[in-house]
Amino acid sequence: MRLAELSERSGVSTATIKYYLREGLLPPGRRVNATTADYDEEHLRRLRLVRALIQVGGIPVARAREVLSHIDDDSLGRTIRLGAALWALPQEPEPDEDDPDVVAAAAEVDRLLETLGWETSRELSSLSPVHRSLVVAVATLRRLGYPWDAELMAPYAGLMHQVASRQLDFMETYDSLKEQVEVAVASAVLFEPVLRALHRLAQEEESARRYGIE
Amino acid sequence: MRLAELSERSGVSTATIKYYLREGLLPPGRRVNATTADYDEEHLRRLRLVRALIQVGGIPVARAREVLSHIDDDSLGRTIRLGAALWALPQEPEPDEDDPDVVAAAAEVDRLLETLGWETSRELSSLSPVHRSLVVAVATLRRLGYPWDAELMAPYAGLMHQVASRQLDFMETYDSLKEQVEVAVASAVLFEPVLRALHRLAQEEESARRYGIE
DNA sequence: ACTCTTGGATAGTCTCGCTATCCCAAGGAA
DNA sequence: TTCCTTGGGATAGCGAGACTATCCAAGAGT
Repeated sequence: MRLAELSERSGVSTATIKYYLREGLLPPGRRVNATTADYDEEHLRRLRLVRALIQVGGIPVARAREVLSHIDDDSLGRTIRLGAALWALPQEPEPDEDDPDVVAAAAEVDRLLETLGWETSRELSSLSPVHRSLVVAVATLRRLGYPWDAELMAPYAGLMHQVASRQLDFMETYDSLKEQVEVAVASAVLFEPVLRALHRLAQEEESARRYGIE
Repeated sequence: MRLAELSERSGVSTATIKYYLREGLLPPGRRVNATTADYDEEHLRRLRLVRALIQVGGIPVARAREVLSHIDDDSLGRTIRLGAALWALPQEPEPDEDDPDVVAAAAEVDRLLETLGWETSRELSSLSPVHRSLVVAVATLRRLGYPWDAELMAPYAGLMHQVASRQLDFMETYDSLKEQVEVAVASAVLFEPVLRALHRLAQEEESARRYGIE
């Protein structure tokens, strides 16, 4: 199919598709001649994923490119490739190591990982952006006066572990490693809005049950 | 304290504080005379909350103002006030009612709520922005080919319900309604990064356990 | 009295995600 | 062939959002 058809089937304007091509989010089509390129179903699929990452997930374009490059890179093993794709997602600013709240938060997070027996995460803690964003978030809560410590977080971590397990089960229903990594990314980025919405819905529901509508 | 001190203690530049004052995110200080205003601990606390909403939660300034106005409005009942604050948070674009994926997603979400017995949420479904964002997220997943239906979501919803219950328990440890609403907002906005990070950490950990580091 | 700081107002800056325009080469119809 | 439309590449511009830098007048500090 040509650019115009790709645009029509995806609902994304040709100008925007050209922009994504320029930015390397979408591989170029097969050039038929100097003025025509041919796109296939794979392009359409990729374009939908890109839109989902950017629009629903709110990932910046530059970061989406990195994430996608890890999905495409089939030279790595499963854990590394999956990790690389997930590590490319958040990118919060470096926490200030001198801030006492950050220090306290880092200690609590480490204690949490120890309690849970998550040794792998603990070993990678100085490297992982995910770990860093957890520290930043906990430090912020503490700064606001909420006493988030390992004991308070452990049950949530247990619940999220159950969630993650389910998702990996789901991921394993796909055959190719590329699809699996894509599923993992889609889970991380698109499933989080679902979880967030479920969380808030549950909060509304439970609040109405406890206190009525008043 | 004066503006400069507020800036120093919060780590936010005076220019930015002035900007927040202008935008109504921060109530003006008590004017001592034509050139001096006095700020107190409450201002500092509010400023920290504002920063948390905007920086950690990624809430746009205009929306943060709405949310804060609900925290301050003590003319409403608990559920309404809490709901109003939470409803002001997401604001995703209206889903396209003609899109078959959206229709299917809405049907699945309704079926989910029915299964769970979340009648309140079901009744409010046409109004609640939270409900809408759930539909949008599920529709996006379906569009990408992931078969998200009520059965698949139910266990997650159960888990998130447990999370929400815990948070309301925590909220109840605070005395004043204003503090409780603030806790709820902080939970919704700041706790979500914590959950997200825990989720991804769990994914890393479980992935390493299942597949090794390779 | 003289400088320094404060708070308020205004306009500018920077980033990001597009989007509109221009241009040229094919390809099709006359 | 000639003209006219269309697709694709390159470039510049736009609009929103979150600050940020500058200016100014009125007190405060010494």
